[in-house]
Amino acid sequence: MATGRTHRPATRSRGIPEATVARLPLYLRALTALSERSVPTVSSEELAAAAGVNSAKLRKDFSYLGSYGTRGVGYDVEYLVYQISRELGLTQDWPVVIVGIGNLGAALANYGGFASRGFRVAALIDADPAMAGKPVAGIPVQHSDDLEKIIEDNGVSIGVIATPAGAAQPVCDRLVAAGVTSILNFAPTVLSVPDGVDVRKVDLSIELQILAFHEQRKAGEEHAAADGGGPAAATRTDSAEQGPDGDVPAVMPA
Amino acid sequence: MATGRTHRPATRSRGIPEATVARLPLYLRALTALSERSVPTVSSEELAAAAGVNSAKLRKDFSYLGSYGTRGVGYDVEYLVYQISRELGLTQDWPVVIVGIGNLGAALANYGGFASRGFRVAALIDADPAMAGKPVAGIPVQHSDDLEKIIEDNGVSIGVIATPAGAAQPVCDRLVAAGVTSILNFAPTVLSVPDGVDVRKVDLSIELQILAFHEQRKAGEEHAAADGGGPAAATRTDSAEQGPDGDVPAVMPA
DNA sequence: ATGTCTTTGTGAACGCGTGCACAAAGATGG
DNA sequence: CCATCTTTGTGCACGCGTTCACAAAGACAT
Repeated sequence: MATGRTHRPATRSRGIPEATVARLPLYLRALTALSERSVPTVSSEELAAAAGVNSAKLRKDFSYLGSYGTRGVGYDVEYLVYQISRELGLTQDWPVVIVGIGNLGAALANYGGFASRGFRVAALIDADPAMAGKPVAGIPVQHSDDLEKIIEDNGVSIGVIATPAGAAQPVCDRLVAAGVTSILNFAPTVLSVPDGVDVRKVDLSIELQILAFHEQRKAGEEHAAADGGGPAAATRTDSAEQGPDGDVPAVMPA
Repeated sequence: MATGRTHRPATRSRGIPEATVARLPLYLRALTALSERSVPTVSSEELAAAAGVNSAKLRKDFSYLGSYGTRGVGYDVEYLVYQISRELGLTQDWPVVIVGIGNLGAALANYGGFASRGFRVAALIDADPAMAGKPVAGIPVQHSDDLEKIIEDNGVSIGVIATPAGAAQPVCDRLVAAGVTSILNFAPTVLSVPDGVDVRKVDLSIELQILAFHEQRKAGEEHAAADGGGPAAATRTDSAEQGPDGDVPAVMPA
């Protein structure tokens, strides 16, 4: 789900379907776990189970990258980790700036998943002068007056917006003007950007509303068909088959 | 966008496509803004622009809810706000618990978008005894020993998991056993749940990796076709057409 | 009451993504 | 060297979602 998903309609990036790209990080995470346990090879069936997807889907996804498997054996874990990392562009360093150091911005700054994947928090930026200089997650917050200079000096191309909704578009405009071409937006607003700039949106409020919809539906069915076992029965299913993808979710005031 | 996306394959909830459900909150937000400006009616074209979607798609989405528009005029803003709210189940109160009060959990607890949409933080739960009793966002943190009792006493059906990856599955199991049937998961793990339980995943790490992929592709094309205007040119596009869906995104250590 | 103009609601075509099912490839054992 | 068994890679069909394009519906003016 998330809100994000479905990038530029009908435009495969280098032949790799968007849906596949969105799953590669999932595979990578599962593979990394296997790698840490020193597992040498893995079958599509096993890896698919670990990632929570269909094995045929996984094989087709990998087929877009090339033929990295060995029939009768499976996939070489280390090799696959490298190939996917390379494909995702994680073998290089990506400096990232976070704009808006409120509760969420601070949480993101402290987020451990950055460094482990080639992402580096180059700077924290906030509009509040009182925040300037104060260290968050070991990094001193800088004032937004210097936004352009910070972007340029650090060669930042990925920006994270964690400001209130009202400030998001102006901040976005400044980021783009300064050279940022990818934006992860946590503010509950639709951002307008020029062609060539990618935006992904994370909106908690939307995710909760989608859950509420299904929750209400369940409650309704319970009354209608007052039989056939309660909701907390049945066999285990993999949750990864559910949450969209994508789509795309968030974490700021609505 | 994002990661989520695509719930229970091929199962329309009451005839409303999942993709439509995922957009309803988007429309609702745009409509709420119009309502606050006392705009009486809005055309599909205008509303679509505000929500960042295609107008035909919006009309088709609304057609699943019923015929709430007036030809030649448009849609009544207030009426539509009510209909969508009702459809999403936002006219009732949804008590929510947040488990794992780290940086992210605290950010979520302080999140303003809850109350405004019928969501109420019923409790904050953490495994650290040192956290117990300490107030976060005005709500005292409770120890996870009491998780089951808290769920039952408050009639909670929606749980938010903001724990480290390792604790997510056990916490999930306990939530489900206690009666929770919808889970918003911020931990970077694939959760296994019984049938009838909905899980949506928000994974920041995945979102960033998807951005990195496109960023790398842009950089590659720049070298290949060293012409045709830089990346920061062209006309403005609406970003909502991009971020998945769906897909589904996150905010915890990988 | 009639005509014009705006905007909805939807039929139909298209494209992407998914999953089945199987042939080809290679490992492994005798 | 051959047979067998495992697992990949993919052709194919199906279904959902998107978009176009237009007829029907209603407002509004005359």
